[in-house]
Amino acid sequence: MASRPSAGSVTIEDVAREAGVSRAAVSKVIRNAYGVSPAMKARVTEAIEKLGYRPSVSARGMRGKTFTVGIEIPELSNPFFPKLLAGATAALSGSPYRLIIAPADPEHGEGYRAIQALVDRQVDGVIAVSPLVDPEWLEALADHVPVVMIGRHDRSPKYDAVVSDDEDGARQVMRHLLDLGHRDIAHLTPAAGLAGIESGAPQAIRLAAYRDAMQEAGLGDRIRVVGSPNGQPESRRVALGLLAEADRPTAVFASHDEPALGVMHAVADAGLTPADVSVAGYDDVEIAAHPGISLTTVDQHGERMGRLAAELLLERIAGRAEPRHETVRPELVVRTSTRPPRPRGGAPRLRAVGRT
Amino acid sequence: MASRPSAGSVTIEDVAREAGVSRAAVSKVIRNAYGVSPAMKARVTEAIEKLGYRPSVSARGMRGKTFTVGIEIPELSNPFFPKLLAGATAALSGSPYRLIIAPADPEHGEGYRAIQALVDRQVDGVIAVSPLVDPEWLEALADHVPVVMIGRHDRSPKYDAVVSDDEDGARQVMRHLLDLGHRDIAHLTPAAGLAGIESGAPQAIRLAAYRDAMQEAGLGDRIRVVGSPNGQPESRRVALGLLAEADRPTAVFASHDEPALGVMHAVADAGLTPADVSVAGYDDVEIAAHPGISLTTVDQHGERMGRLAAELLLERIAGRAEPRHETVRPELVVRTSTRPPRPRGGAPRLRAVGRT
DNA sequence: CAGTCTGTGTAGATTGATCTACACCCAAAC
DNA sequence: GTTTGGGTGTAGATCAATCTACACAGACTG
Repeated sequence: MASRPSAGSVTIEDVAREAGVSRAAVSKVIRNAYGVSPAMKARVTEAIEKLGYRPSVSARGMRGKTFTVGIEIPELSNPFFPKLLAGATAALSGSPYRLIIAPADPEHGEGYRAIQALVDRQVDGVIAVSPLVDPEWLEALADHVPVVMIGRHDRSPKYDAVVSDDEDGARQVMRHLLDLGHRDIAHLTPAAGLAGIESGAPQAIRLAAYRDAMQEAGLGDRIRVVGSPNGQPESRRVALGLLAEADRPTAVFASHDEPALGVMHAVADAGLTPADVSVAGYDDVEIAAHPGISLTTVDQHGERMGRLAAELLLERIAGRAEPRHETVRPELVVRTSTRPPRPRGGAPRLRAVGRT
Repeated sequence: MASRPSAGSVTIEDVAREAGVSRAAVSKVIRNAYGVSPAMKARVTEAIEKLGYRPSVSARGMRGKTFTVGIEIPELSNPFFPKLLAGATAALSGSPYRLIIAPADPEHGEGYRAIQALVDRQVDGVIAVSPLVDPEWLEALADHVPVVMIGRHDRSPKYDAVVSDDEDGARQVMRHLLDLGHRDIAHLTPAAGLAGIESGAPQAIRLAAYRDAMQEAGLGDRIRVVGSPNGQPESRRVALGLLAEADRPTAVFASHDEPALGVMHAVADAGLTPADVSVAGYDDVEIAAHPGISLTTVDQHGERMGRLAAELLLERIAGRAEPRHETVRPELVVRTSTRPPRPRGGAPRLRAVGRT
């Protein structure tokens, strides 16, 4: 039920008066500090209860901790990020810390403002997800407040990182597609992927793995990288163009599930089926398992990553100074959106289909 | 780029010293208050710039405003809520206010803790989405801080509300299904729907509209209400049970898209197709438009609702005292998951199908 | 020339909690 | 009977802003 909501009206002073003790005594009780007799503790607790007292986070923030950790998230529309949040929330639920989320306003550059907003609010720690914020900027930030970065592969001694092994995940996808017999495999990546591998962005790692896998398979001349924003409609439009080309690829590997869904949409738009063009994604969003979609993809274990990030942050807050970099192993999930390519030149036929 | 991140290290005192003025003067400049000469303003602005000063939200919160508004959201996994967030973020982006999000920990009751966490952080206003928090509690809260409730239909003089016309939306769905010829229509609803219409929860309104529509169509004896948690796996399980019954419904109307997707999944699991069992949802999540899904549903215009809520909140913060209750008109979106029912007794056949 | 006004800037109280330093009391030790 | 000392509790400074009240200057008025 929760008691009456009280918005700062009741202060520690009121509690002290009610219990007939000093402010300091009340403070000790709520902080579980040393030097409180059971009797006083009881009296104070009762007064707190009776008045519905809640400590002001602002006042606490003036001297030290706010018991708040912040997570910065780009594109909440992408269902992968809520997984991270769920994991982080779970990891924090036993602790005295609350999670607040700052959405990166897509209008403004890559989460700087969102992270800054968290810092302004004196959070005790920051989890950041935007892959392109400047490492030097992050290091300067990490001098003041514990930082855990999710997803990015650069290693800094100043902040921790939780990453998925994107190299491995992308290679699993490529091996799968190559094993099926595909040779014309295109890769769809957002701008962040094109930023270059030294950015450490997961998309950049996946792109590099795609390139390497193609080279190693002797398909260097068939490498085809297409840039596209991450949204479903955008990637659908881009994919439509790709599919209209004379030598359209037999498979498309998208760097995320969102654009992969857009590609699947485009495949249907173009009057084709997964038998004509295979599609693979990355993230294993919930809907990918739906029979109407059945998207082959890579499970990054987002909840685990979110949980791990929160745990690392708590350790940092508790005082750890040595950096930690944790890698989560991704897992290929094969579904029906990837199939062997049609024999060259074969025209698409309408086939009798049961259920997928 | 954003300048170096500074975590409270630089204070207003430092700026004042740097500019050779008093703290009060600096305060005036950053608040755009009366009584600053252009010359002083320039000096102070320069000093702020040079030192990378950022006002401490905590200290500000000690006396008055934090320039932060909070939104409480249940189940971030449901893609409808990010729509609300996008709208609210957009509406706020011109203002000096930042949005922070408090996810309702599903372990604990209906968002009380999340809302309380926002209030503890002295937000200047609260947007709340959980439909089941106690109205009296909310009114007590609204005495202290502006509140806008999204989705719930009870009218309070203390707080504003943005609702979708759920009665109308649900009736549109029912009219559509009845027009198609369905008579055995089941309704899937979460616990909140069963809480009773007086709760004002959107699910409860939809449930009531379903009941009424059935009654008015002379199908009172075929009313079938099934309770199910909102998650996709849960509703899939529940729906499997429903479909296994001897007199299974020819159509299922789910109170949200999430469970509707679960029902569609179950339909496929049971070896059936939309031609056997029609499914309609509510929310128009992005994936509903995907050809592999093609779910008939109701567009609630989530972005518009989020935007409206943020606008109302800003008005409240600016001083409006009279309550406002805004209704957004929903829109039926017909897709292929709803079809005319098979003639009674006809067994499901395997049919040759092109693309949907 | 005294009095008033206006524009500009400052001093200092205030906000709610934390935390160090210290005072007090009663018991055990010498 | 003084000393030591652990256990409890309090006073008061502190954190970074805001904001009221006021001081002081120069210009204008009667």
